[in-house]
Amino acid sequence: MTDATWLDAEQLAAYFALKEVGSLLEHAVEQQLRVDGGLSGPQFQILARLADSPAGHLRMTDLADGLVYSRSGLTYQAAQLEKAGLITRAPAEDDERSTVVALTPSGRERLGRVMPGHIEVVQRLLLSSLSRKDMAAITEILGRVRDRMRTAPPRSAAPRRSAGARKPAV
Amino acid sequence: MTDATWLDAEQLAAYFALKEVGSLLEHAVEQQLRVDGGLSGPQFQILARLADSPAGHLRMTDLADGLVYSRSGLTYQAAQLEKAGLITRAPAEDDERSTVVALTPSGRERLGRVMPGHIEVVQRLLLSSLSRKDMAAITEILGRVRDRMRTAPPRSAAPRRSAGARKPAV
DNA sequence: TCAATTTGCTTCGAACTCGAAGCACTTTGC
DNA sequence: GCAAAGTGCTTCGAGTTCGAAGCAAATTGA
Repeated sequence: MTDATWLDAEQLAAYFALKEVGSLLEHAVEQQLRVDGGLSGPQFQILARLADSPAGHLRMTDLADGLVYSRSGLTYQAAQLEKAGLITRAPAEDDERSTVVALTPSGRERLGRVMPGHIEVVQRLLLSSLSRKDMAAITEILGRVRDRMRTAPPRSAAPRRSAGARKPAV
Repeated sequence: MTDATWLDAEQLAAYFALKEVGSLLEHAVEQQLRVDGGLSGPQFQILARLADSPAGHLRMTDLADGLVYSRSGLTYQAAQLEKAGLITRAPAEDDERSTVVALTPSGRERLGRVMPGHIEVVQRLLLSSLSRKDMAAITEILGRVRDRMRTAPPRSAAPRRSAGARKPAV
């Protein structure tokens, strides 16, 4: 499990299965969000996190954590959402640099409008294929992977530069 | 498993774990490809599929199948790769409409250059956290999901449009 | 045979993404 | 105190993405 020069068939199969399911699911979800509510994936994530937050509002930094994309992208999407009247942005009271983002009633309404379709897609594409046992297995295994990913060193100790170009293909 | 109005905690956990691992892995891989070989994810996929193909060349359509992004995106990336001298494009002999894409020696070299790092990242982030048993479980479960996704009806039998016309969108 | 349709790909414009640079506040160190 | 460093966010420019529209070759069918 520590030889890093090639991947055997079992490893490839697991890697590809994960990658493919992730991509297909993401694609389908984004499609649904756009059609049902005119929201992009990132926009939906922002609204969902706000709706989920106890206080009903978050700072930009809080939003950025846990979101995968860049800070500047977040600024852009927040601007779009504000323009659409789904969120408000205001400077924080305790720290003039911070921006506090809050859901508007309209934003909450929009979220409510897309949620049923969102759930339906996830149900149909993913969950309907999983038994409870499968779900538990996925959660346990991938949860473990996620935790290790989050604490992983950012790849610098491994220069790995050489002419040993092996075979093509993954 | 067929109630589509809400997701319980187990379902959410499985869904989020999958989503998160997929995102983190994709991100890390793209980072590595860019640093080690100046390739974007899509570009790498194109090169890898070409290297993998028996004849060493594919039509645009063949490339598009299995790739997640749009046809126009594929055209764009193929143009980039051609400009960089990593592939060639030529009209097909049997069908003037088709474009046949082939790997150049330079393209093959580039692919060989990024592969070790690619494998290293996948090993470190994903595979090192998985036992053989985990791999088998992932492959079996997600393989099943993937197959059902690919044959799933494209969500039209579920109108799910309450009443209002489609809102203007964000 | 030849219009109508289908197929394979590209072009187009608008939207989205990213990292780097910039700005304005806050904290730190002396 | 107050300069220097740090933090939170935005702006900027370049590159990438998408779907729709367009074009030309191939197929269908009357």
